[in-house]
Amino acid sequence: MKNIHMDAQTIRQKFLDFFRSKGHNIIPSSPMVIKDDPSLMFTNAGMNQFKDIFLGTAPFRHKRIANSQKCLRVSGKHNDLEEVGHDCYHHTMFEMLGNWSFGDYFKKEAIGWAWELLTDEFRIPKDRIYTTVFEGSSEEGISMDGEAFDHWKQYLDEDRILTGSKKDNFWEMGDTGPCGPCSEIHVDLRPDQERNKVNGRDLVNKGHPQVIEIWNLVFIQYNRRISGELERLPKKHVDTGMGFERLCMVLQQKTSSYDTDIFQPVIRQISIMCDKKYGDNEQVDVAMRVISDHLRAIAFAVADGQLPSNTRAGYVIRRILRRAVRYYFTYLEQKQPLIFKLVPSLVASMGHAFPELQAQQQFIEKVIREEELSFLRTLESGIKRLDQIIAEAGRGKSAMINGLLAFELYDTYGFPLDLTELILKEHNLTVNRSEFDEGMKQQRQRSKTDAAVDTGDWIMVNDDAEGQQFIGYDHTSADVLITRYRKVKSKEGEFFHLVFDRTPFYAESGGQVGDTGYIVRGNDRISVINTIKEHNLTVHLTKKLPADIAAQLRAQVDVKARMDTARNHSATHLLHYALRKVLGNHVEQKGSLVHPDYLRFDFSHFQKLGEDEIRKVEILVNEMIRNNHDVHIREDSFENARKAGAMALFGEKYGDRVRMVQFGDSIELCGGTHIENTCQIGYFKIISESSIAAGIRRIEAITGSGYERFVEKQETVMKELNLLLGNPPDLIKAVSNLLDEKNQLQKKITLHNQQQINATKDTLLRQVKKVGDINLIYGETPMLDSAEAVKDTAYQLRNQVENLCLILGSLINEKPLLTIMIADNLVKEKNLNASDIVKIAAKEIQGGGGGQPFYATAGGKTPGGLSKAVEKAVETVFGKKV
RNA sequence: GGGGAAUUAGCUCAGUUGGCUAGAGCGAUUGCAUGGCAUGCAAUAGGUCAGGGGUUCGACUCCCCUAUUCUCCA
Repeated sequence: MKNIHMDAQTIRQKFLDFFRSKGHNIIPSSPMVIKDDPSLMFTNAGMNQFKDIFLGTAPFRHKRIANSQKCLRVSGKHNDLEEVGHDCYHHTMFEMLGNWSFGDYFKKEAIGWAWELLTDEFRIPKDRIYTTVFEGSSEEGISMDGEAFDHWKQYLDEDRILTGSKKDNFWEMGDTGPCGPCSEIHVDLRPDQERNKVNGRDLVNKGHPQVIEIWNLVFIQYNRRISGELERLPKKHVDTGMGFERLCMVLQQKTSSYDTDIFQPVIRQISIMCDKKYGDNEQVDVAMRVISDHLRAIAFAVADGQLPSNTRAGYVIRRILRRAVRYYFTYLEQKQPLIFKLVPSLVASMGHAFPELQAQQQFIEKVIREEELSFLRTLESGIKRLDQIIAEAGRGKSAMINGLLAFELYDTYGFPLDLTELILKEHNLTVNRSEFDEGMKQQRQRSKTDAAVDTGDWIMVNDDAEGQQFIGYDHTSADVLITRYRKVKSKEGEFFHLVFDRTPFYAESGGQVGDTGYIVRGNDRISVINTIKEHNLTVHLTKKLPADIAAQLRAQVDVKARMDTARNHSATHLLHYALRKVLGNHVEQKGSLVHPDYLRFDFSHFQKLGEDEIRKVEILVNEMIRNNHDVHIREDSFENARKAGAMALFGEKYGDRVRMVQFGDSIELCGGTHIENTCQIGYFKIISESSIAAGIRRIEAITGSGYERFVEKQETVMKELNLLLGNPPDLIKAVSNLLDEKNQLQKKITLHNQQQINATKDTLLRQVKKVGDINLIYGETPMLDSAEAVKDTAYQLRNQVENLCLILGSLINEKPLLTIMIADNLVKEKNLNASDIVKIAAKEIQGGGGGQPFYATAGGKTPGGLSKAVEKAVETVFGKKV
């Protein structure tokens, strides 16, 4: 097939230009990491950022939109992770080109434009294109999508239009939500010779690597309810997605997306670094593909603010990186961090389309390098543990290792199973897979049952035709109507989610915690425990429902908490500004928590802040507070806000209209609630500075009444200390004197104890009784007051007296203690056992004990029996009274 | 959110069913050997066994709580 060669950059641009010419608005990709949707961690399809529009919980500003969206498919319904690298077209991170219609054009235009773009603009030969339409489903009560079929018929022969089942041609977002039939476009890339042998029609959707789907046109016309039934949507939408990497592969006439100019520069660099050629050895090729793919996923995730961690989204990123490390570790024989060195190459090829990569290049490299190092360490300790297991197996002469051991290695030490198997193979060993799987199954079961959340259907109450309105910037209480509610059961208990027609409650977002407060009608008062945002809806959490669900209620925000939160939020802006002033403009916000009691701010910076830097930041912030800056809040276009110098955050989703919050020179885009003038913050104090990951520092600080409580606490400590020490003129000196004194006394006690021991030893040495060749010492130790001292005495005598048999009765804290020490040679020659003897003698003090053959102790309850116990021990040793 | 593990000398780690009053290697200090160095030999210092409770005659070891870190599942 012949067409003009285009590089990736041009292809992307042509797509966008084409749809712009068809009246579409071109918008930027939304972040890959998702923040306000509990059912999804990453953007896994182009339509994610429009989900709220499809669900009807957000308004739309444009009827036609097109963009290139960065996506990640690594978990949940779409999980391609394990495929990546082994074939030539699966990817974790990929770009999805898409055009959308919101209640505007439908099947006719969507199909017509797709055909025009592919055949006119991109010059894909028409005889290589096949399309599919939904065949219908009796189970759902839907007939075949004849509409789509008829439109296609205008462009291709009927035998090139196939019908497909629910699996391939009915698209659903999740278990519930908007859905509808879809129509796929497939391209046959095989050489003519093969095309003549087998009809391409028979290979569509059959997993053939060169007959591939490149574009899916989804016609959203239904909503799936929890009950499973479909309801027709009042407004129909178009949602299309074309895999950018696959499109490039087609247009550049490659048989693998890894051969396109998207991946080749990186693969060439890996090849140079490892001194191995791409294309010579399948395992090496797989490894290089894995690394070049995963590099993109990780770099983009980090650029969007998602750091590798051990929970949720961060954990997924960590696992992707580890998979890459694991491949170069084994197949490219590299034992040093490598992926971070590829970042410049990635930035060179994608930085212009995604400026967030370029701006944070150094930071991304640092984070990746640290992660690589940490996993290489994990591998090292895992190999150590595995060596032990191999050694034990060698003794057992079994060729199969217990699967639970391999599971332990995986579960506890993070050591991958395939690597375990590979290393074992070198020792002619295998793993019992079914045992391993069993361990895995149990682990899954445990997690699932504990994390189960049961979310009910929304129940609509009052008609919310007006949509929901947030009035919390200006009001802290309002009369509201409940528009919908549902019940949610989880391990923590049963909650209700309430949505109002308008609300003064601020939902958790942008790091600021949700408002608390109550709703009330007459005597019916219900606490609002928290407020969260879900699909653009403000959801109020309560423990019960109002008696009259449809009636008007008074909603009241906890004003004290709201004001304290506002103080901390405004202070966060000042802190951000001050950090950039003091440390430099490389400081980027990486996370933030604004709580009524304190604030937490994470930011990129490569070293610990010095005492002087912290002071400088505090001084700067407090100066701004005292300068009485009024807050200026206004809405403007994103474009204008940037021009005005507002700081926007990477990984944050901004609409066309943004809210600018300004205090003096600090301007940020922010939807949070703020105080009116900086002086309301009162005072700002940093209470801790720490590191949370490579290249990221965390500052915790307090303001206003939080600072009052802090000072109060410090004062109380000082007062009480002074009181305890009798108001000394110099508190520090007083404490240090006290410590010195304590040390001296400690030394004196040690010395005194040693003297007591020596004195005891002297007394006992005078009482040595020769019984045969045994030097018997027995008696009591009135001078010793600790078990430790008795032990010392016994051990010292052991070194001084040969053929020793020592039997001591002591009174420690009014409790009797019996000690027996027997010389090593006597233990052997005379078959004496201190442990046995002490057990017999301890009966006299109603106690028990034991120890080793040469040394044993016993404690008891009756001090009166001590002397009898000593005698009993002597009798036991010699079989008679001595 | 749930499970598993780790925390012992400056560093890397041993430490047996609870008991030989806590060990090794590297590093540090000192001395010796050598013309000097690489180095070798010897000695010494260095420990709240993460912190707090409990069980026991006796806890680095067993149990509970807390902190930090690692790891797996969701």
